[in-house]
Amino acid sequence: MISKKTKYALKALLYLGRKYNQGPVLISDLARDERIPKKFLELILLTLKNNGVLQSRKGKGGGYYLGKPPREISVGNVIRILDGPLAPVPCVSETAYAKCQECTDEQTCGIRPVMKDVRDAIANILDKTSLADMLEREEKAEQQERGILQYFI
Amino acid sequence: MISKKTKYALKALLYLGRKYNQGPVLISDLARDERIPKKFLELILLTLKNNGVLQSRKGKGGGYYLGKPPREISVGNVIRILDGPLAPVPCVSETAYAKCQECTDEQTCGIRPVMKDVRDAIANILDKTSLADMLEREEKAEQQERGILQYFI
DNA sequence: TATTAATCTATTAAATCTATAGGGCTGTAT
DNA sequence: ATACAGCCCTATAGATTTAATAGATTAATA
Repeated sequence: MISKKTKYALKALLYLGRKYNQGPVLISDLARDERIPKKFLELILLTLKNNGVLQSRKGKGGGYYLGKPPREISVGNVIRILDGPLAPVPCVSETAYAKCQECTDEQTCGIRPVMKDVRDAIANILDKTSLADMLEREEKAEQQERGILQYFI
Repeated sequence: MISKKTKYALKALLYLGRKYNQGPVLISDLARDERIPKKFLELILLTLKNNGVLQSRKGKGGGYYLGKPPREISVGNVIRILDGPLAPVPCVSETAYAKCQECTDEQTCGIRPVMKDVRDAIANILDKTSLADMLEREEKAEQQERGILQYFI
């Protein structure tokens, strides 16, 4: 399960993605509109900024905005920044390998190759899906909803 | 990341799988050989038994053993029993659906379809991989290690 | 320089995970 | 009958993670 923190981050990024190239967005506005605890959101946005996903400006007219185009922000990257490695066990992580403490012999472990497959499958999806992809899907779904609504009127 | 509990469970099952059709195994032996805290292991085995994965016999000559052939025990089932649903968000779980609390509109959520893909990819692997598969992989890896050893002698 | 809004440091509250300890009960084999 | 070994319950507790809050500081702008 992904954490609330990461879900908040993704929602915030979608929000900022919708306002891409429209200037900085206030933390307060974002927190209000997406119903995210403001102080908690502060930490999240800061972390994203420190990892190059967001940029910010202080003072009047300041706020947060995407550090790069939505197409270049991958979901995998965001999750890794906030929740850590995607791999179900540390010994198969590509970005943050570590030995499993319970493991005696990594070479002959039967669990490892399965988890490796899982990691690859997850990474394959999340690293290839961008913020832009999610925004497109949202838009399509909204159009469909409006279409259905029209149909009933 | 999967929990220590689940890793212990998988290790225990591999152990019992190696002794399949050789009679019950004592908790104490399993705990010693696989270096799992005994009381903790007790809880794990009991849970697996209550979910039909294991069977047990009391008294002298008793112990735990697989409740069905290794081929019929899937990794996915074991993980679900001990760690809960495989899905990264509750709203895409097939076995334990629940609404995401932060979510306002499931229909237009851009995060959901991505997570649905991830869930399906994970489930596809874990539900199709059995204890037997893991045992085979272990055996092959061990044979290979022995082969390399031979080569050096 | 006053205001604005992000940044930084610290702390708290709650939940979950991991593990340990003890003991009475139940069923099984000898 | 007796010893054995799992069953089941309660309780405890440390560690870690998650979620959230509070207050002081820094930087930018008008």
